[in-house]
Amino acid sequence: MTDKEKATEEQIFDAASRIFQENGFAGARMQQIADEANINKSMLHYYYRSKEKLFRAVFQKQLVRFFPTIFEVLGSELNLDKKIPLLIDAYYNFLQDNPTVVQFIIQEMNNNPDEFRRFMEEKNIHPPQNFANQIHREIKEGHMDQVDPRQLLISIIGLILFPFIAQVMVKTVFGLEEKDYLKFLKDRKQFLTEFILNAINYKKS
Amino acid sequence: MTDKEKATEEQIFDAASRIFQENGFAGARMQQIADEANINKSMLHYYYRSKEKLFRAVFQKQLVRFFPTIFEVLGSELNLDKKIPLLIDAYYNFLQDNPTVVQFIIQEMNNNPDEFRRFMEEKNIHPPQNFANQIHREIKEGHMDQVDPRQLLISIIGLILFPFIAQVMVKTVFGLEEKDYLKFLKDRKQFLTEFILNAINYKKS
DNA sequence: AAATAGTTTAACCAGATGGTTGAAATATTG
DNA sequence: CAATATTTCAACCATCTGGTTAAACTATTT
Repeated sequence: MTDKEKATEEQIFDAASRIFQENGFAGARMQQIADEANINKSMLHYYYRSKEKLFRAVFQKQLVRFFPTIFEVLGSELNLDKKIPLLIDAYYNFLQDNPTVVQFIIQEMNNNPDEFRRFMEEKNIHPPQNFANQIHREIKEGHMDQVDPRQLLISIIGLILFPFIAQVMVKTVFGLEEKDYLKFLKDRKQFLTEFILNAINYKKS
Repeated sequence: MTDKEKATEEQIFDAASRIFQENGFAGARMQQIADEANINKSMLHYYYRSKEKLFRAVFQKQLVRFFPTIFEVLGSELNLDKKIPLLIDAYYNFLQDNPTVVQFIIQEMNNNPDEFRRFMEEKNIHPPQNFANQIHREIKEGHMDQVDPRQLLISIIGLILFPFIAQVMVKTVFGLEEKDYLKFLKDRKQFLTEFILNAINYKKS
């Protein structure tokens, strides 16, 4: 009964994803995960030998969902005025469905810098050199001001991610209910493209 | 012996700050804090009745150091082209001395949204309405494009904080050693003002 | 200097936590 | 369908964790 098997293992994995994301590694309890998955605690150890291994499985899966996407779009051949809205769109769609995943990744990335490093090496995920080249090309072609591609990259990603990372701050400081916050995010999609392209003085070719 | 008393209590508080910032609430151990402070574990309970109360003391102190500063500068009467470099400067100075504090605040803010809300109410810290007014004024005066002040605010803060929040990501993706990372931060101070003022098409008055 | 109050410590405790075990239930195979 | 392998479970265990206690030590007051 491979179906049932998969079901159980998946159930555990999904439950673990939720619990780890909510509480981080240290805050999560194995019993809590078992309850969430509606199974006995020893099943966790049967399928994933330890808390750490279960956590790693979850963490890696999220990393895989998170980084390749960003770098794929970033490395594409589109000009910036096309690429940026695409990137924003891709990320907002993903993040609105997984609003806690950024916090989780960043938190655990900082707690396990070495594992993150290993992950990036193993999966052969490189900083998109294409992106830097493209920026230099577009600068030469007179589309935009001279900027350090790394500074630009971090700025773009920061602008996209920050409202998700600081969700509680945004809501609290502006006094937003959930639906107001969602509206804020939706508005931001429009806002960001213009903001970024202006910032580098981008001229359409 | 009030000096010694204060010394012990302070020692505990400082040790707790370090340990909580490194490990978060759930990841921190009372014994670890006691060791870090070079005192017996029961002293922790003598001065601060429980882990939670000790944590709250630390968390609140960091919130007090963090938010009023930002809002003070934001609420000042300077025009944006003066205010933004000032804000960046104030924050970079603070953050470079306390590089883990942002992660800590954001993480625990998300874990205890209610406590954060209570804090903002108790300390009477409001979203700087001045800031919104100022933006609207400067728009009317033709200094800059039409933008939503809230989007702008979140963008500015995000641009400043993100490299600290995602420290490990920045270092790993760009392959930076500590000193390269510090250089990156230093460069960013210069980069950001121009980036932001361009983004809103700011014209000096 | 005796009495009082405040500070520090070692030893201890109950409950929680990650993890184990061995047997029962279920599915797979010959 | 009997033998074998896999899956599930309740009960259990060693360790760790936050927290307590009672006694020793130190400082302050009278």
